[in-house]
Amino acid sequence: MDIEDGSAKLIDVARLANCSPATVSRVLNGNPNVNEIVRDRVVRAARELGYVPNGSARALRSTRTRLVGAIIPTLDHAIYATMVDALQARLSEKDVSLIINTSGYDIDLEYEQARLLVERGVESVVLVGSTHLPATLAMLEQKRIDYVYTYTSKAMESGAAVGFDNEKAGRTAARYLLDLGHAQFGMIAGITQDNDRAAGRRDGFLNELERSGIDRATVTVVEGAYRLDDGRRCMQRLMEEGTRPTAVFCGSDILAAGAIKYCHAAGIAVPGEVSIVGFDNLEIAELTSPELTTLEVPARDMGRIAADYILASPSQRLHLRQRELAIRLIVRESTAPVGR
Amino acid sequence: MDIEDGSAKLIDVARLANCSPATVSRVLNGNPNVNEIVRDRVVRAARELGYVPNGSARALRSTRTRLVGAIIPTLDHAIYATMVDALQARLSEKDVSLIINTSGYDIDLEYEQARLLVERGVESVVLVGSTHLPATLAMLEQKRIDYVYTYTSKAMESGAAVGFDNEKAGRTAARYLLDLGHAQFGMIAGITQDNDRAAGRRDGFLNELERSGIDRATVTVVEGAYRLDDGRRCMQRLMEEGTRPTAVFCGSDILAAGAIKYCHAAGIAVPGEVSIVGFDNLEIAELTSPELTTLEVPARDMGRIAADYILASPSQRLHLRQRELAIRLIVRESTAPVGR
DNA sequence: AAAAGTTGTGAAAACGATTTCACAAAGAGC
DNA sequence: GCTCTTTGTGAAATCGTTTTCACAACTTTT
Repeated sequence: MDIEDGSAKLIDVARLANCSPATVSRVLNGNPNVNEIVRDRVVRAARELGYVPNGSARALRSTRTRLVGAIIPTLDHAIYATMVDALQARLSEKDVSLIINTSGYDIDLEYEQARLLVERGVESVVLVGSTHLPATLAMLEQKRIDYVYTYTSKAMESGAAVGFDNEKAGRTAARYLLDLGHAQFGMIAGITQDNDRAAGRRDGFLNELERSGIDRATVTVVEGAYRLDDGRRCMQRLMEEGTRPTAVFCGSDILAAGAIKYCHAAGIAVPGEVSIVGFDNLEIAELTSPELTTLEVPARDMGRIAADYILASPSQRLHLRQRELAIRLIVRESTAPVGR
Repeated sequence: MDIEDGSAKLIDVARLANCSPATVSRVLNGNPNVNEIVRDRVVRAARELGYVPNGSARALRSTRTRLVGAIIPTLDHAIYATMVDALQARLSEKDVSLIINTSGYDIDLEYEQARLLVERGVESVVLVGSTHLPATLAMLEQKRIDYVYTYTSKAMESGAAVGFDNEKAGRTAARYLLDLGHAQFGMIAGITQDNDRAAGRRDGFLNELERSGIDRATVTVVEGAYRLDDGRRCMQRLMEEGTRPTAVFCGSDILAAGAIKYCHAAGIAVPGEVSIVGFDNLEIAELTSPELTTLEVPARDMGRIAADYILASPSQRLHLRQRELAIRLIVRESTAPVGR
């Protein structure tokens, strides 16, 4: 019976299988140079004892933890939760475990969490965006832990990146609205402090408008947290202050959904009086009325591809260091030609 | 400078601080019996070398990993992502790291993941629901790893539970709809196989109806995965087969949102012709038109309280072993008295 | 002033695996 | 039949901490 008191150790398996600990280790690690008969005895003994290796001992001796860390802003936003879901799923296929930490968009907290991850011996770290404390990256580099940026495709000296170009995405939104004939714009951006993605989208949007002769000063930009009521509040400000925009680009579907709700409550027709474009293409984009036109962020792909990079051998990695994924515009019902 | 090649080890700190490794260890672990002057030298030396302890070695010797595992069905559903977010936030306040695994509602896969977690040396495991392979629980018990059930409050011999009574929640939905005068019911349940929560809600709903004289045979129950289009599809079946229900209870807000979308497309008035009740009170419940009446699941509280249990000392735990949280009915616009 | 605690410290063992090295036995090449 | 690999195995060292034990130097009690 395996009602052992202290859990069985490798040496117990060795004893039962009548061989040395070294041999047991070899069997457990798939070393081919073990006689089949012995191998079988070991496997049987391990099963009988309900043996589970001690990961700490293994990690200590072999210097391989098969542990990966991820530091994301929050899991409360589907765009990150989905990425992590895909990341974890892929990693666990190869028996790599994922430690996850949320920073709440705070890069100082992120540093502390990175430190803890280093202490735990993670072999790679997945980060979101490219805004980080220099100390964070320095620490990772000093400990030879490689890291992957996600949600950004910005080039960098070290580390890998799998994501998309936020600036280009912002330009795409602008281009689309310009092509619909709009000339009066507003934007509800995410909080841009310490957030390169939110800032990139805003800048891309404004740059493209400017390139088409729209005076930057005429486009009001307000910032809100990624919450429904912030979207509502921000939309109210946009519609009540100065000249009303006929097209509004939101840095997130959540903000856009809030904006639509505000319009609904205030009796402003969408897209009749104002067109609204979101960002992310979350499930909620299909639930608003009208359904939301938005830019699709490949969250699941990012997670999977980041995992592939992490699992790749050093030589394979060279090809994978930078991966820009496409952003697709999903046209639904919340946008229309101006003054239709 | 700390451009050390191999990372500094505890013994290097000891050398630099001119003391023994034992003393360094004492300082690092806050042992009070260390002279202040020496303590200071150690702290300074550690900082200078950029010393980060080796968690594996520490764990191996001390038999404490400060690691917790969670196995949840998916992160792609806000109800779980939010719980994990709260769980992680609370754990990390105490420098406890969380390894997360998704099982995709597959209890065999869950077993494999539990095994890996045991190997990693997690000190506690957070599970969802009460349906698990006996082998999974046996393994955890044998290794003296305590576990916490979430999303359920069912009593069990061992382990703790923080959650709510799904059966009672189902009865609450039934009661509410009965009180509105409805007499013809339908239900869109989640997949009930290996899912005690989905089954519990369904059973509670049916039991309460029966108690009020509704023949079980007259209420059609269809099952769908927690996806918008399954909600749509299920609602269609409900409305096209046999006698139409005037009230439908959905096992999840996602299913309910899909159901509402179907009605919208099919020209069925909600709540005019059919009342719809959801479950979870996700953010999307405010986005449907009409807004969704639903039962609020305290996802965030569950995560936080589960963490509190895990962080509690064995003596404190006794009081915390079973915690039933309240389920609130949130009345919005998708329900109305029958034949209003 | 002797006995009985405190404090502060270091030497060495221990945690449970993997890895290196050595070596025997068996098969291959001449 | 004799060397040269190849194959299979075990003894012992090792990974980087924490912990136990011993002990010296002071305090406090009696």
